[in-house]
Amino acid sequence: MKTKILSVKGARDFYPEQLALRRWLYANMQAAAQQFGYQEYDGPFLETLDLYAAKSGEELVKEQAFVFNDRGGDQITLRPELTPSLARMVAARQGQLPRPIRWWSFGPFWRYERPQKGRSREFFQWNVDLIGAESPAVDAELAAVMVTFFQRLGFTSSEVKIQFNNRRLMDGQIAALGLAEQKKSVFRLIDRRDKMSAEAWNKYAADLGVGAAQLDGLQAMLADRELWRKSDECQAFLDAAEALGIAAYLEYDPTVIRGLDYYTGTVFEARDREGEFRAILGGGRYDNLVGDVGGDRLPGVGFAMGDMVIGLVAQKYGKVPALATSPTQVLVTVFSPASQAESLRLAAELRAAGVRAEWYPEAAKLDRQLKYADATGVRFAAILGPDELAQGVVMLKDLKTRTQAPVSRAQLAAELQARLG
RNA sequence: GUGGCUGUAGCUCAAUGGCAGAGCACUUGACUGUGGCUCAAGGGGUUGCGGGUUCAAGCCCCGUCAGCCACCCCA
Repeated sequence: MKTKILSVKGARDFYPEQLALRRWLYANMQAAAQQFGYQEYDGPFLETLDLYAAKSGEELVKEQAFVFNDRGGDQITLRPELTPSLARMVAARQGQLPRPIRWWSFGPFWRYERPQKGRSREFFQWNVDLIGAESPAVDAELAAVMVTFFQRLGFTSSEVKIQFNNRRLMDGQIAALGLAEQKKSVFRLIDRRDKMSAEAWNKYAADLGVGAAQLDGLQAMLADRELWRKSDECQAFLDAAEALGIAAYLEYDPTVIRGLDYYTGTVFEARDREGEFRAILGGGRYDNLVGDVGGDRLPGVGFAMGDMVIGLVAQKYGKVPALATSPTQVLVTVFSPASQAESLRLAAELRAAGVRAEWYPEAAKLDRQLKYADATGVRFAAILGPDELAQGVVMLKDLKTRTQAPVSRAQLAAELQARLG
């Protein structure tokens, strides 16, 4: 029996069709980020475990990171997220980088999880960050970058939403309930509000040491859709969002808390309005992260969008256009072994004139050659047989309109350019 | 890490414990130089892998691997 080498669990093959989708997402991410003046950068795929140790979520590092010892015995991590690398890079050149820093990136990340819908072990992530400015208006700008991206894909505010909350606001509320000591566990508790039954959630709260009165207060708080009014930052954030023209996409949600430990202020997460898919993106403000990796305190805000969920949502909502996988503009057919050289010459002429030309590498039946062009989505075929050669022309066939006409060989490239627009 | 479902042709899936099939795709022809339709013929399988029960296993049992889905966590 043939041995079949399997791919690594949770790693995806990108056939041209899938790569076309990824590149389409990338092009729109690039366009949205650049429209706001963000510069592209990237960090290393390998980092030391120390970088993540105290900064990200505990589970993210301990349970989900790919960690291995290198030959020198150091603990190396395949990056599970980019923000710590960003903070490290900024801290390393803190004195030289002009601020504010507006940077974006798109690349691969790894997390050791059970693959399922919208989640794999190797995935791509778009990161957009602004470092060196503290105003809530800056948080609104990040939301505007998200909205610009959504709009480029064709999503309206009735199809996707950006939910936001504020960690400082929640800190204050939790402290007022006398729960400041258990802040981390209470955040986790809030995060699970929608995922558990009321009884299970109440029991979970009691196990954390939340008293009956405190639990009532917590529930009232989580039901309060107007809670944001108690936060100057939220007010300023919404005012700026209004000015940026993106308010329709925003929705305040007191249960949005985000899992990562380093968030300090605004947090956001985007979802499809029907709530069918997991979060499209997540992010927030992290004012202490640069300081935590050895720099001076420098405020920052950013978000990350994985490639899988947005791909699923875009397909579900019919936003993905027909994406060409073949770059070929014209297929040059080969009639017989004797005329092959002439077909090669014609293809070379077309390429020299700037036309992307492909030839059929054997003198198969024309039927087969056209079927190939059809299957790969090539629009034009240049048919070169004995009749055409005798008359110094090429039969130019448009597979889309199913029409054909002889074109003089000298004018073929120009004719193609004109028809291709 | 926990739980559920599913593994049969390239793809999507049938088959009461009793001869492994269909549709699509592919090849050839109808059509000697023309792709979307039609018709005909044809090729293609250790039923994921290993063991067990049985006269007989794709089907039942055990194990294992893989995929999908949910939980956990998160993009």
